[in-house]
Amino acid sequence: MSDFFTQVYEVVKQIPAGRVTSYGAIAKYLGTTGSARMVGWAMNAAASHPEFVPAHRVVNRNGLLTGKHHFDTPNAMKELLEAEGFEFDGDQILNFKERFWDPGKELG
DNA sequence: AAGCTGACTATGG
DNA sequence: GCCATAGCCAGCT
Repeated sequence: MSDFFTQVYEVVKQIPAGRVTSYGAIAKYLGTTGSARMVGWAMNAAASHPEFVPAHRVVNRNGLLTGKHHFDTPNAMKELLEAEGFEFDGDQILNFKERFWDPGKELG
């Protein structure tokens, strides 16, 4: 397991409930700007991570639940977010801009 | 071993 | 504002 995955998990675990961030934001925070795909891949690997990683709080830059199909059920991601107070238009998070949590800004 | 794939994003037409 | 292209790079076939 590379440090990259671990770092991604550490950041994701810092995301407060009711907030979301994007793959790109995490990638940028870790200094791997442009490798947003790797963050997504890390989320895929997060399923086998011993600790809980709120992967549902990580969406694409548009606030769209592109990763929903990687959860147990296609609806799991949306339900988890709705439980945290999010509202949706289909798979699109409403008020995404207000809900956005930037690790580079929040963590320094 | 070589090529394809993908939970992304930025850019240009 | 939508579609096509191009970087990105680790894992899988």
